[in-house]
Amino acid sequence: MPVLPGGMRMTTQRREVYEVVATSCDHPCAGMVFDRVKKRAPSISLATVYNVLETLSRCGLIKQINVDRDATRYCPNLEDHAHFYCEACGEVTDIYRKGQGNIEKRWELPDGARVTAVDVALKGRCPRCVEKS
Amino acid sequence: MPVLPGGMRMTTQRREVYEVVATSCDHPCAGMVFDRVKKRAPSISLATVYNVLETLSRCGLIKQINVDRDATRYCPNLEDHAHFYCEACGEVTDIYRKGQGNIEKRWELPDGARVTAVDVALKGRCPRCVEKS
DNA sequence: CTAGGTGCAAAAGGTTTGCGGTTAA
DNA sequence: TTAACCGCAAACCTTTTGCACCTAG
Repeated sequence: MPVLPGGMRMTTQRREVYEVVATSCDHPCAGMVFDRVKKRAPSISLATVYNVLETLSRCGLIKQINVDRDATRYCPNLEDHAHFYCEACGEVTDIYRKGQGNIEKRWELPDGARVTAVDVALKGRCPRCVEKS
Repeated sequence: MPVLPGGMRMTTQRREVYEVVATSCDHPCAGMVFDRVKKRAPSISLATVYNVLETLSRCGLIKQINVDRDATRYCPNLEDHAHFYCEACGEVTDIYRKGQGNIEKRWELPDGARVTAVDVALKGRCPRCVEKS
């Protein structure tokens, strides 16, 4: 696990939560992380999982993904990317940009605005769900 | 107010809620819509406001805006656009793309995926809040 | 007349918080 | 040693739902 900013303690709970998110390829939500961590650290509480996920996000070790009103999901991929969300099965896939250039340069922003983050989510049906229908 | 799909009734509540969203330039959330509608139709309930906002969204008369976990906000602008969200004051501004072309064509999608919607949100500080700091 | 809509209150679902006890450094 | 952290339960906030009453068409 990467290092935490100075002053912040490394704890079993933080290590285990990070480990679960880092090794999950399905962008789990807090409840799913809780279920998985419990197998290795049965005494952990859901509140702690929420707190740790928030902490890890603020430290930049993981990212939060919000799609509509669904439960927040967590992503260990720190590269610049976006997400494709299947509205049929709920699967979230990391997607990358073709070509280069700042996304925010392609939008007419209010004069003087400062951009600090860009959230892009494409929604639709994943190949499996397209197949089924 | 535009027409509702066949079979759907026009009611005072639906008309008033639509009117409020259509004439609001600040992308109000359900609670704000409720407060504003109450001035003209004091007996309306918050649950009805939620139900009507959902109905109008499903009919394509308004759009829902979700930024992180904040309360859903509503937008009467049906043109193809995105939103700029000021993390300091919470203001949401409609923004438009420079140039043309499908956004989804610029991403490496899973093979066979079908895209039905694209959500883009830029976050940062609006000109007023940049000025202050 | 009657299917669909509304108002109310209660519940759901996700997330945060207060507090007393625990632990990493 | 002690400030930071954890577990628990309770609170919070937004949104949804069940049900009796109402009303547009």
